[in-house]
Amino acid sequence: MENSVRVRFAPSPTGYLHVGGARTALYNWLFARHVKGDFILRIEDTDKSRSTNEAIGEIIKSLRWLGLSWDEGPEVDGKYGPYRQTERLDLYAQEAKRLLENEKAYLCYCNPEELKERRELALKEKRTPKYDGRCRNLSPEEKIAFEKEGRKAAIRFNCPKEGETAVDDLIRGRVEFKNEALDDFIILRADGFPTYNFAAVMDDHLMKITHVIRGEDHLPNTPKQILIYQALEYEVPAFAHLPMILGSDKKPLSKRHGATSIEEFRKNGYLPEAMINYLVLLGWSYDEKTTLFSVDELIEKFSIERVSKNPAVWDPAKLEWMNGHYIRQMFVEELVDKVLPFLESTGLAKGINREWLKQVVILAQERMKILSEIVDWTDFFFKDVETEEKELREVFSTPEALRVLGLARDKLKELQEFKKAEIEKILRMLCEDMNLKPAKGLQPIRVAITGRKVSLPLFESIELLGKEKTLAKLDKTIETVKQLF
RNA sequence: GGCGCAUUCGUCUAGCGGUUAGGACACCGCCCUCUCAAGGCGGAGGCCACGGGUUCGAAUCCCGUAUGCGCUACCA
Repeated sequence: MENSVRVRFAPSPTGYLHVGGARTALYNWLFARHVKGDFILRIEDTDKSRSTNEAIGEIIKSLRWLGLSWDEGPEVDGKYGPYRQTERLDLYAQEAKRLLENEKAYLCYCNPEELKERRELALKEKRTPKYDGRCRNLSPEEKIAFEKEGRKAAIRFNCPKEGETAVDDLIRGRVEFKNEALDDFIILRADGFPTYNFAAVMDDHLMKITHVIRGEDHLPNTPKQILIYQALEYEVPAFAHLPMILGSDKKPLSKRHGATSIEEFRKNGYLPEAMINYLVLLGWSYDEKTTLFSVDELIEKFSIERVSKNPAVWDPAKLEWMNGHYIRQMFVEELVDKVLPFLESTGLAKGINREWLKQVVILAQERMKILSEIVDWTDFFFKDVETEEKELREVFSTPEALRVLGLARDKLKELQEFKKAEIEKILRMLCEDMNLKPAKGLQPIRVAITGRKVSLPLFESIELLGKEKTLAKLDKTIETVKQLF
């Protein structure tokens, strides 16, 4: 298809994929899938000092985990590659040269230190810091003199000094910028590496990108880029600038606000479905009431027109709730698979029986918000959980409590059918005999079995634990409590 | 400092000239119940940032102000 939509996600590989980047990728991906266009992944690694191969690997891993597949890019290829900017250096140099010849750009021999000095001076004198254009009209002699000094030239874009440049943003509408406020910014560094505004324009053009969907932080860059498009006589794509994601203090989201990378969320037991669903709602809505969407529904329903203009505050609680929702919705077999690595990583659940585990997972499923919580819910099956002394004293503050344990031990020992129904029957009867409400009478048993006041359903847990371990735990707790009082 | 963007319950948001300003998370209460969840029902929570206009009528349109954020790099 010749005129079909092509969008891209273009991260710079300086670290893990953050939730903000993930959302940008998601919106691009949904937009592309919705119209059956192409989604391209491009690596913007022109900052040598900050880019790493590890980061590229991490970003790819996170995108794959989220299920955001790309049609062209690293590990996929396509006919507009390479998809890594450091492998496209000659392309940038070639077009920069063309701009030079057309006098749309010029060589600048000022070095970074000098520029920094002048900028700081301007700031100190309350002037607008801006390149003074001193290299704009250098004579050949002056250039030779600079070269003799050993100076390397960068290439600056010769910005129009009057008129204005308008961005027709799909989300924000028309935004106008006065050209006089623009700087003659550098497009090619002295070392031959392009800068962002130049490389992005060239690649978007060469890769036939039709819609540039990116963070709002790029909105002020857009007039500069449009000017480059025009200077190079490229067709200008459509733009859409997404609102920022902030922390609860309205500051840019950072470590202080908790987990921010997709990888962290994966490790902590979040599901990709939940991440996608939560992320999509951070700046987009379908109607006045729907909050839960499957990926297929999103592909069907997503539209740029309904993206919000406002920055959004990251809310971990809502993500957790949503993750719990998707856990509850899962088939048990699948949940067992997902939960197994978390149990194995504790080293407690070696050689675990899958059918048995399935029964346990059924009990835990509606109680888990994140996968890693499986460990706290089920650890008592694998070891004796030490109960805090304070809690022991509280639960066993009356003599009946200890008597309940003794009786429960005796009754359970005699039980032939160690099944939930039988267990429940005799324990309830026990409570009744002692004139205790079940809520009260079962609590000491719960603590003895699970080590906690809050646990999975007791009778099922006892059955799954088995007679031997159950009796052992009861005995142990009886001893502990006796010593305590 | 200059330029730009934004401003509806604590949070995410619906709303696109006339609504009792709707939903979700979180919070509170009740029901269910062996604890905790889940689920069901209900509640509290918004003078729609502020001030001016326009209009019979403004959360919705316009202009200011304030606040927040972004850009202002040989970062992206």
